[in-house]
Amino acid sequence: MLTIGELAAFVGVSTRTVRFYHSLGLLPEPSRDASGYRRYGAEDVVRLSRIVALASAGVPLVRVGELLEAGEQAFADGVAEVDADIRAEMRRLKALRSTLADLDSPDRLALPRVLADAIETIRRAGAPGRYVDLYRDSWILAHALYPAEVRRYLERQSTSTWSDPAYLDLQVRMLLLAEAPADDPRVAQLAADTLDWMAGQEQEDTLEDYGELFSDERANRIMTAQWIMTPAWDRLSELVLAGMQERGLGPSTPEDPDPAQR
Amino acid sequence: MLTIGELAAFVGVSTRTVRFYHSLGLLPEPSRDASGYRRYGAEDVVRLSRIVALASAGVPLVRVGELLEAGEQAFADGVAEVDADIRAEMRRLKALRSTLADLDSPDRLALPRVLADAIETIRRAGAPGRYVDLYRDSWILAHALYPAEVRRYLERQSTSTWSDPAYLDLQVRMLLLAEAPADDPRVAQLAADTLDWMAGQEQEDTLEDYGELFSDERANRIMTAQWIMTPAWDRLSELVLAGMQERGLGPSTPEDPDPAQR
DNA sequence: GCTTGCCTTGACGTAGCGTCAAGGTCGTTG
DNA sequence: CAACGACCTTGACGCTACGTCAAGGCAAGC
Repeated sequence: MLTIGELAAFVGVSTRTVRFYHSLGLLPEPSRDASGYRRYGAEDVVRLSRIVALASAGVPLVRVGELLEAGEQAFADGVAEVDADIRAEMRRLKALRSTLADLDSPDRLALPRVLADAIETIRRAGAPGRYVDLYRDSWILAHALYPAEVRRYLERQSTSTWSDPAYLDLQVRMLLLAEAPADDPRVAQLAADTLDWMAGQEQEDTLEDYGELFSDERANRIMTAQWIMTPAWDRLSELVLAGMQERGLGPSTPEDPDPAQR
Repeated sequence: MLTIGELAAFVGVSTRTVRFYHSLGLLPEPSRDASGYRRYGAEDVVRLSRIVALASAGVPLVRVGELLEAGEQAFADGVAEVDADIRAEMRRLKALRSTLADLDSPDRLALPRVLADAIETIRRAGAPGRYVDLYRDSWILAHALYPAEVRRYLERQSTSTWSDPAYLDLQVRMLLLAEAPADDPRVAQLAADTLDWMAGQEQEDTLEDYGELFSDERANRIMTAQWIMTPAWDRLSELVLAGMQERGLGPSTPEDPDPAQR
């Protein structure tokens, strides 16, 4: 017969744990020897092994008790359920590992992949870091508030826009003009190129989607609270808006049409 | 800017959790709006996402705080460590699944596979269940007390003995004689066959190993406390012992030589 | 005989939140 | 404009599954 320490060591738990299971009624109190020590038999080894296996699978102890008292069929069903939970947990851990791999990158951590990739490209193309950060932050807030909408928006145009080098180049040039004066000749040039790019786009609902997404009053406050307007961008915005109306492009709403300029 | 509920929903935790992280200093208290509500920015989204990822990987929150305050290199090292822990956890879960599969079988749960298989064979061959159970229980106790020794003993002779159909057949016949009278002719026959089988064995250290394993005083008390001697087995034991000395077989110690007869 | 280690019961401590309680506020709806 | 439900605030207590002393008795080896 085994002492509590020998039993505990064999199944890989502490003596405190065994006594705790006694107090819960999970494991019956065994008989005592002359000096009052608990003495365990093979049956206890088996029962404790079962408890420990289930507990280490994360099954709440109350549930473990239920399972051990249940009939053969109910027990088997319960164990099958536990097994399914473990498989789910393994999938969760697998997904978690890929999240951990992105833990040092704020973009990948809080944004859909398409956007994170686009922002990284923009950053690497030489756009000023401080403004790229602000740009990213506004997207993070938008995504946090309207995950479904942002995702839907991105899905519809991921290939046409956010991975289009031409579009990303326009963004970079815009960000580079952050601290330029409003009458910098590059502003006018960028406005013209932006309009050209828009004209080349097949689907004009791109802009409408954007308008729909940010027609919300609160969303606008969020974006503008993060985003800073500079003289050059104000001018750029004016020029693009004017050009669009001239060419009959863009949304019918009076919303600011160019994502690049929020 | 986000309210606490919006923030919590986005990263997939409760508002209570966010406030708890504030109280631990993991996430800085953000500024409040006019009515005293907390308002969160993109930075908070990123930081909370990091905390939640690490916490859901099982990292203690104190350690999470250390990691977030640490330098880039220390952070990367810490995350790598966490990743290794996750891989270890996945291996643990995989092993646990196979344990769960054996949860309904006391033998496989508490005994090395070789023994469990042998006992199952013996049981299926028609040995009386009650005595097979006692037989198994004594092995479980022995294994619980001396896991390393039992394992070593089994490794040395697993192929030669415990998977030898002839040996297992002797065990079955022995168990079938549990309630037979001492002068049952099958007892003498079994003794003779047992001696023949022993003579056919190449390595006689099989028996010596067994003697070594159970030369311990306490071990003997354990085995005999579980195991019940019947008239037929007493007689069988006598016959085999006498035969062995006659043929000069077995261990030199005065130990009971046949595992089947404990 | 003395030390070292295991056993006994009992009580308090811990992590990571969940869950009221008792209010104030926001946004929509009648 | 009043009311309603859904949010926000702080505070405090509860929960699970044990860990960790505390204070003492017993066992086994030198």
